[in-house]
Amino acid sequence: MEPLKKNEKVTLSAEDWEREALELIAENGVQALAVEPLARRMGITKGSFYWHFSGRESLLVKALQRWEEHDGRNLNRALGEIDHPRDRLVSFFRRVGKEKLTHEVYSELCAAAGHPQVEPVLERVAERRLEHLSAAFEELGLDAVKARNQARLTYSVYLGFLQLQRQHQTPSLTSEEFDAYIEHVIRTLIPS
Amino acid sequence: MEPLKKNEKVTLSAEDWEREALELIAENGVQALAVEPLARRMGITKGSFYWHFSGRESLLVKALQRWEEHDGRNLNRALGEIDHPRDRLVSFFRRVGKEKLTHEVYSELCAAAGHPQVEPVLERVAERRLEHLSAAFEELGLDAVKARNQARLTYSVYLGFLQLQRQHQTPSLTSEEFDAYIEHVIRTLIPS
DNA sequence: GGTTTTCCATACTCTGGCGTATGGTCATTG
DNA sequence: CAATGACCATACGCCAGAGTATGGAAAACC
Repeated sequence: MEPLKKNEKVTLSAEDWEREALELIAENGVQALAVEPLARRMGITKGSFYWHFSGRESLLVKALQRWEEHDGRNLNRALGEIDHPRDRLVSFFRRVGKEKLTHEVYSELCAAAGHPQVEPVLERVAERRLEHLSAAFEELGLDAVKARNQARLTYSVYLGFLQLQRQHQTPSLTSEEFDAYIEHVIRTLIPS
Repeated sequence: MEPLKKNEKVTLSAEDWEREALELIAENGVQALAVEPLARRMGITKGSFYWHFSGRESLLVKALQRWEEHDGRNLNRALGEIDHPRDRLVSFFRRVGKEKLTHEVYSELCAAAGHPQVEPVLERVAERRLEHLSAAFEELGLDAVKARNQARLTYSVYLGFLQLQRQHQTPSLTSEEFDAYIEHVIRTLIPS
């Protein structure tokens, strides 16, 4: 018996709605997350939605929670496996070309920073990442203040790159130009 | 005779609508630009709006045009007055604390990069600024490829800082921490 | 002085979306 | 077998906004 396709599933769960919500956010942004278009995309009516969720806002909150937990686990696993701080910093940049959905959601969340449910998530995620970066720079010998500044500078480069990507003004992630740029960034920001 | 206050003006011009549109975008983002709320803000009805503009989109286009021309003039004036390329690069960062409305509009335009009318404007503005930065780095002795990479890196730092500002995760523009960070950025990115 | 133009107000239709009330179907439980 | 629960569809009311049609007031023009 063939496995059920999405629109052939007997019933949907709250998790199905949350995952689809994240895909919609990745594609069209937070403001595009609306009950009726999401239901149409799921091939079902909003009656089902309102059975699982009290409203649009509670779906958004749960979807953001799911994304944040996934991102946190990935960060810990990806960087936790690397001993040398320099290698951790280098791999931070190399992650841009991986985990496409995570970055696309993050990019759209950045664009919606003024949204009351989105801002605290962005704050926690950025703070966690800045702490990771700051710790790595301190392990490389920078004092706490310089490490913090270098972490903010490094994270700004990452955010700026996401923004230029949204403006379609970055080289393709698989191109030599992109590789050259990443090498340039690494040489400029990470002490050898 | 006292000068007329805004809401006491005899009649409004298209320029009045365009300026108010930019202020609304700076405060609440591109998606908040809507005819009826803007009319209420102007203390008038949308009947006047539709006399001056064919629709919301034509207002947005005109407002973006006004902003882009203003930004281009400012960039040329501010950087055009400075001979030494290093000073031009330094002043690029110091501009962040000035021209509040220009930066606030730009920040919100960045957030709306997916919007069909906004994206080409962002592309032109970023390209113009990248060329300014690239030229300055070449004057400082970098070859064309390195200068371009360093320009992109430098501009990413600026965009990243705007994003962290929107997330309320930057120090105040008047604080010593901000000054220290700017000094750190200058030391790291601009050859002495 | 009458006509035209400029500017704006009012009332209306339409749309997309939020959320609720109600009822139907099928699976589960006792 | 009947009752209950899970899940969903349908119909409805409401809201905010886009845009249009129409008319009024005042200034400008001949």
